Amino acid sequence: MREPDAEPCCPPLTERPFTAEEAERSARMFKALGDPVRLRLFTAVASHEGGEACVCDISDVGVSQPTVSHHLKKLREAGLLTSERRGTWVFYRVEPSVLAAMGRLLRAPAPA
Amino acid sequence: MREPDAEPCCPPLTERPFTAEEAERSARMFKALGDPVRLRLFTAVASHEGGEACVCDISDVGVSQPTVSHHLKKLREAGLLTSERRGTWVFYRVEPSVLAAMGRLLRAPAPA
DNA sequence: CCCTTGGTTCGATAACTGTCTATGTTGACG
DNA sequence: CGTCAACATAGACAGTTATCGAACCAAGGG
Repeated sequence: MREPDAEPCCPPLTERPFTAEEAERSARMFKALGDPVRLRLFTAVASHEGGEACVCDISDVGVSQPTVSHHLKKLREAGLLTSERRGTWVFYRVEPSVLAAMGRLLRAPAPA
Repeated sequence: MREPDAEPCCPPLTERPFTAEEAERSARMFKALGDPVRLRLFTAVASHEGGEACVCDISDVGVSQPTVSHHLKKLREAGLLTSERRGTWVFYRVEPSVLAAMGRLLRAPAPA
């Protein structure tokens, strides 16, 4: 009843070869995290108190402020973060289903 | 006693903001998997019988042979795959420590 | 109102990346 | 040797991306 994007997406990486479509979908997530600046922003949001952070809390990653905004947009477009304006500030939080999906992707096979 | 690269690398994504160096290292892995073709190649190797596959087993991903070779090289350089020549064929297998490292990265926090 | 502060959007640019064709290289087999 | 099959490397090119400064938009105070 939610968004159609809430599906499990893909089996574990080690289960079987991905189809083109599965690969396309999963690659988007990996690609979004495949940049050092974005990874720092993501971990900053994910580990911030209350599960959310305003941009001003996490902007200290060594690039200009427009660049921070650009990367946050990419993370939003990849479905990893959501944003909400509250008064003067904009708060970002991790999309909850995402970590579950990634965990599923990396679930190890039978350990022997 | 093994390679110095066998370190845990990084804490879970949700534990604390990554340092620049941690982000750099982890992003390399994510970036390598952030391409649909590479993801198909990786899953094909990871799921192949015996834990390894010759290039000829996995080359059917819709791009030319040199392109396959190029992507396999990227996966090797990222430390995700290793290769070994045996006679005419070259076999690729998943670097075992990698899945463990990725699993650690995505370990969920306390679920409440 | 105007100004300040927090963020986003725009436009430009340099760097990187995925893809191809063409060419090498390596090993097996007559 | 010569040839063939399996992969890799080299070089070229188009498309994408990370970055910046400048301009813009939104919300609160004076």
